[in-house]
Amino acid sequence: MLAGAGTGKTRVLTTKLSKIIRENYANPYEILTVTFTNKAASEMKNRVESILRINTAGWWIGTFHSMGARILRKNPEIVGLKKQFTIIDTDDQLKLLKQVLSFHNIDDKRWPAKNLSYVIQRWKDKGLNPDNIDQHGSDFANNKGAILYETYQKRLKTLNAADYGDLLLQNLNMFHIQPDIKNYYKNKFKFVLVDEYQDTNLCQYQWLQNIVNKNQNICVVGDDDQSIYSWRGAEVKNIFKFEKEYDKVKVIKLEKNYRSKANILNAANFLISNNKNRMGKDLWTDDDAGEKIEIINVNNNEEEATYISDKIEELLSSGVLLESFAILVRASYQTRAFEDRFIKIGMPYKIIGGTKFYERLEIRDALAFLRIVASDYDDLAFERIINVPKKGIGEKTIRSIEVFGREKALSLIQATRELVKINYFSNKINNNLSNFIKLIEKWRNQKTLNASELAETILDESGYTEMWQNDKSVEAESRLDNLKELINAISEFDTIRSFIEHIQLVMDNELNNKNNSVNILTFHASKGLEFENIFLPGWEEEIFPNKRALEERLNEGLEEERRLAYVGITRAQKRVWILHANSRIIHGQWFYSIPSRFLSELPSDNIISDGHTNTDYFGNLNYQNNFLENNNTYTENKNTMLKGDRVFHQKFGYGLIINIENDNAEVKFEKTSTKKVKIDYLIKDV
DNA sequence: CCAGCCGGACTTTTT
DNA sequence: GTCCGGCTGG
Repeated sequence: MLAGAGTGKTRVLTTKLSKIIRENYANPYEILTVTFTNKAASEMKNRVESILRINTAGWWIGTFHSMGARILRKNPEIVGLKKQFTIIDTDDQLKLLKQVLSFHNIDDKRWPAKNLSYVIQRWKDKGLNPDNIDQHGSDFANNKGAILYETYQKRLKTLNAADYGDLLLQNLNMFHIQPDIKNYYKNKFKFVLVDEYQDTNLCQYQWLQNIVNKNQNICVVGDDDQSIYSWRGAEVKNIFKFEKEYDKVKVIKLEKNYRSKANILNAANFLISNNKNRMGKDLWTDDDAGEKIEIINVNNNEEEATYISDKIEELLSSGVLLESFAILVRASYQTRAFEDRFIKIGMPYKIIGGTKFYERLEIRDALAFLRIVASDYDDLAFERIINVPKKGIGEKTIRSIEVFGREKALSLIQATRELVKINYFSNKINNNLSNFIKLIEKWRNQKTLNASELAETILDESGYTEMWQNDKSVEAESRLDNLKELINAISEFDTIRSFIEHIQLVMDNELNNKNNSVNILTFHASKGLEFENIFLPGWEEEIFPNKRALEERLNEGLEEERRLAYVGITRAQKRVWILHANSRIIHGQWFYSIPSRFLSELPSDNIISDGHTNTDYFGNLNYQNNFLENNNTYTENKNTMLKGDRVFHQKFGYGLIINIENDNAEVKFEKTSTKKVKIDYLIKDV
């Protein structure tokens, strides 16, 4: 099903699912429904529950990852994991990779762990194991990528852990090693339903291939124009491949939009038609034209925030609700200016998808305590909290535990136990370690407390709660609140173990539900959501389209940025304001900006501008061709600029370059004074 | 061992 | 503007 924005695809999926059950084509346990986010999955469940009026607990509705985890948990030994394996998050993954790098004597300054994690994740996205990587394809640290990947996987195995990518990749391995298991699921699932199909990566594609039965009852819903996740391995071509992969494929296009006013929809259609690489689809609506999209030019990012808050206040007084507003930004650092402004004027707001609850320092610490109680093998958790609160156990002590552990093939906590027995360390350290081990033992063996009481006890007896109580900093109080919130969350579970398993997959911040506030979110986070009124600030070259996206993938990058613009505009039901500033502070530095090329791609019939926006730049001087289409990079463009050149700048007009340093040129403009501007914004006058 | 200081990096982000 | 990692001196 090719379903455009706002055409009701979730509704189609849930209705189909309900129909299958209601008309007895299959029972609930014979249907697999996969989504990408927990949010989408729970939305799906809620809707089905309200249609059928039955509880969906235990059904196979969930994210790719949670379904993968569920399958993997049944037979982890096939891929070398024990039951109760832990799922590690990005932070732990990074720590592990750093260890791997230092093990192979690779300088992590030159070859950062972060880059390696990216490389490995892309391999996993493609369904590749270490032995599938050809030596020359492992373009990391002089072709050491494959060997590093292999070490990393071995480490994961000894830690009895899987990263997110493994949840699916190990399923593929499992299916390969024991086809019986694959066939079990093939027979089990009579229907497979997939949401947001354009976001699937190769691994997920193959996973589906393995699971779909001979009747090929698979229904996928997607929109190529909303594919915005290529940077994490999504491949739109999976849509095209689908038609070849399965026989008797029926393609259904949903093109009637039920969300947006005609002006908004037309603008979005027009903009996206600039993309060459698309299947082509034209959304229509029988709704009225509505207001035109307003293009607003402001001086700087502070004025941008002020303009938006003023506009919101103005509309509030005419009865529009706070939660009907959303501000969509390209990058998360842009949210700051709005937060500052909203705090200043006391306007309630919420950031959707900001720092996640479970990523906070105090929560990760607390979880490490719980993890070490739940597992004797969780070295990462052990390392994290062995010296929290501070008890004089540093680098050196941990290293010697590690060395001993490696020799005897023991986990850190097991090694510590042995070393404490023989009084290996100084008295002070020995006592501290031994006390900690005894505490863990005590927590593990207790029989009377329920999960949340136990968690509370652990945090108290370990001294962790006290540590924050004694902390006089501003954050300490909110950290304590968060810890209480965590205990509260645990009370819904029977055991610490089941809680840990749950949160490893659901890292969402469910606490951020407050209504009656303005929504601030990134374009990416906005997918699947809708709002009456939408502000789109920061439509300036380099911010949007994002500079690095273009540098990395040239035209493909540009098209994905354009799809982001499309997603952003189509979130709106009634009104859209697009803003661009002449200059702004980014990372503490002032930059002059020129309007985004996307502004010049909006149809003039559907927009209204304050007259200060000059997008001629792109039309007249063919700016895009200048540094994109002939495979010219920014760097090459820079080289063509020399001292003494006569140049044109979109904002300041003509001038002469009097000095060049790095990315900036000092230009004596004819109409104004001498200014420093970015070379990328200059066009040579020829 | 640890607190405090400084220098560099910083797109998007789900699981 | 802010966070994180590395270095240094007590």
